[in-house]
Amino acid sequence: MNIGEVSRASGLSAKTIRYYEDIGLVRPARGANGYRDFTKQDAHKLAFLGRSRSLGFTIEDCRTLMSLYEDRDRASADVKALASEHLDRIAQKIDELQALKSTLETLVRRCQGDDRPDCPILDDLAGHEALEA
Amino acid sequence: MNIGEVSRASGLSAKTIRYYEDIGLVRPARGANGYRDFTKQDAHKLAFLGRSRSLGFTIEDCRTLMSLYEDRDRASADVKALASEHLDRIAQKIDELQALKSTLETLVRRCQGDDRPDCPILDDLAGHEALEA
DNA sequence: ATTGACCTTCCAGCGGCTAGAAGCTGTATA
DNA sequence: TATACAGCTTCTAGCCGCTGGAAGGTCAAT
Repeated sequence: MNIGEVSRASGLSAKTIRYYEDIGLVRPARGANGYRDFTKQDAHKLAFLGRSRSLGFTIEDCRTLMSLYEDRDRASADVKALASEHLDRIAQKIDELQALKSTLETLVRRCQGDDRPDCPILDDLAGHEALEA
Repeated sequence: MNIGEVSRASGLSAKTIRYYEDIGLVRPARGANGYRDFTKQDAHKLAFLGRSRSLGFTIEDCRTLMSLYEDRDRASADVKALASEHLDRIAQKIDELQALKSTLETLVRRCQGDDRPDCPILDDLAGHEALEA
């Protein structure tokens, strides 16, 4: 299986797959012509990585998840802990963004948005804070 | 005003302030000893930048906001448009993260998290999807 | 004279790719 | 057989917004 095929199969770009080889996430064999030759296991691994990344796990998380996945004797608690930590980080990020959002909403709401220069948004950024309701 | 003082005043690290000079966001004068010499305007500018960044605006957004701030004839509509676009991006990011969050919550909930190897999280990542309720 | 805090510049690295150059290989068609 | 063109290879460099560290100059106090 060439890189193009496994790229289509996994949804990852060829560039990304080469990068994953570079950092040791996958180790495809090589054909006589120097081309990478991926097995079905490789393709499966890459799909696993793609799904893990799309859930927002870092590459290092993915490395751990992969090794847990390949360890027949793993404890599911390890996986759950990793996923829970990740979940906490996401929840925290959401909170931060929501705080940002409401600040910005207030600012945007208070700005006339016309052709005159008065602008509460800039006033706030400049530190002339007057930010209630 | 040396960089340390303006750093304390603005809440930005000295490294960050030097970086901002590098990319042309601020242009402090220099003393005879080669030290940067910041005016109050510079300090104010840096505080403006710090607040803009803390609201999640990109450096390029900040550059635009700064120039709008310094333009006495600006239209507040320009500022509002920039802030609104930024708001939309944040809202979209929140939506994405919330989707992630609920997927992860489902997975984590379904995982026993004990010392046995059965793990719905890994099953899902591996593509054995069975993700309802 | 020496300490120690502060300042300078420069180079490298973070994460996770992505873009592009330069060149080889494989296949289909004229 | 020539040629076109897709697809593969490696390599370097860039994205964002800093941050860390090295090597060294400066300043104030002891």
